[in-house]
Amino acid sequence: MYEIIRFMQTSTTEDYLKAIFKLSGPLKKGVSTNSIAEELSTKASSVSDMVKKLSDKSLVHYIKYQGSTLTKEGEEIALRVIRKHRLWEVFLVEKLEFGWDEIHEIAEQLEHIRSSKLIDKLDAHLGFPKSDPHGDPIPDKNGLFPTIQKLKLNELQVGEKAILIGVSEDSKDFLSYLDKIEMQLGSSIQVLDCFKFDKSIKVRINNKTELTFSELVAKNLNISKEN
Amino acid sequence: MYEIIRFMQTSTTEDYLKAIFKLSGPLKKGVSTNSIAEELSTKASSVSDMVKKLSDKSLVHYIKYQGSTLTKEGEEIALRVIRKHRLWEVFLVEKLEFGWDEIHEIAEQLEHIRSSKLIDKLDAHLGFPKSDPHGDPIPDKNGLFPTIQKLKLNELQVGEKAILIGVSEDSKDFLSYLDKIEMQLGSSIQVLDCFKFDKSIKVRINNKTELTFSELVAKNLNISKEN
DNA sequence: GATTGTATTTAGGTAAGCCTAAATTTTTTT
DNA sequence: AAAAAAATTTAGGCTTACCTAAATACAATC
Repeated sequence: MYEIIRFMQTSTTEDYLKAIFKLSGPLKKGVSTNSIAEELSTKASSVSDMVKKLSDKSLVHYIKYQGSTLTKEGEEIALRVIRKHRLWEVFLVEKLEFGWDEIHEIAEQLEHIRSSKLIDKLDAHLGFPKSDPHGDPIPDKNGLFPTIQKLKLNELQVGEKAILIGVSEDSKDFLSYLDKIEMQLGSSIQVLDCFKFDKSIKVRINNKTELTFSELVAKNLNISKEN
Repeated sequence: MYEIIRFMQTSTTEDYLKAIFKLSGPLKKGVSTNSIAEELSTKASSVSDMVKKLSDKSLVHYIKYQGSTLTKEGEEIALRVIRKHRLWEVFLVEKLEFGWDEIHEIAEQLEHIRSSKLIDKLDAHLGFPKSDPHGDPIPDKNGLFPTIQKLKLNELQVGEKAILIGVSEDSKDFLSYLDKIEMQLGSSIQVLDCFKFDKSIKVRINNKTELTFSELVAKNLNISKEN
């Protein structure tokens, strides 16, 4: 019982840890108080308060005027929240047929549901997906990211083949365009040609349709190389 | 925007309204401060505080020393929460294969997720169930309870499906028999066949086990038709 | 009708997280 | 290196929802 209480976090705490994880980036740089405030739509003074408390709980390493980083324990919690968020996003799109643009806000709530059994069962129910509808990788039970290299379509060479795993831009217009050309998550894309003058690329989709993407479109398509 | 904020409730508020709804019973009797405190595992003084605030928000009708009842608006919110709770319970059992005894605590959290679109899509995904795994009816979008007709198992036709909502006989022997065959309140029962010579019936339980009930057993099982 | 016991409310306090305004530290500019 | 600007922290308050202890109202008994 003592253990359970010790590890139980408020959803605000989880939001802070997630924000710091996100802002630290892959190099785990110290995160400024202001940037956390902006990320969470709150004030710097509130963040100052809070990181001090998180520091007392050994979730954040914080030195006055020098920013914050996560401790090992803080990072573990952040990764669990991210895992939950992304699995729920998969659920919302795959099972409840939500659009990619509608899921974030709901997943922000669902990510705080506390039950490791629930999340493992959800994972199984979804077939242990490796990435969410935006193409972002889903950490496993132990907080390890699957080694999916997330690429943009414009980073592929002519001749290479890949699978659509997400989009960076999710405006209505863009999504309905994808819908029209019958591109879904999992669609295969082969690069047939690349036009240097405007960096547009010619592709074949699902081994059927051939068409041309502008650089802007290509940049918004997250793909994973087929192998 | 003003409207949205006006109708948004904290999860504590929702817990109080749900508790008062439950304790009022079908006759909508006034609910004592002490009983609310017990239901919510809190202290009477906290409840006094809170019902006063809920009264200010026109969610509860409260007169000092005379208990609390829900206003129309309060009841609407309570019914929405109950709807969400019960739909999530169905989800947990039907889709994630939780046992009926594990779901309450998780549903207590899920019931506070705010998104009417989510709950309607969940409802559709589950096939618009009329009752939860405990046999309790699920209010529809407008807060109306479906009129579930209570039947005995021996009144079903071959092919029909139902949910166990109670027993007529509750001897130790009978209950431990039910336990042994893994029948609980909320278990689903499908009638596969009926043998005229002794009126025994062959059934499938929880979409898994097949077995045969004598007429005596069937008569003691109260069920509600699934539709 | 006075007394006792129970239910309920009030009074005063706490913790979490937020806020504004003022003070302080760091960084940038001159 | 000093002054100005920006970032950060501190101080003092607010709200929600909880608590304990004390006061009050209601109900039951004699």
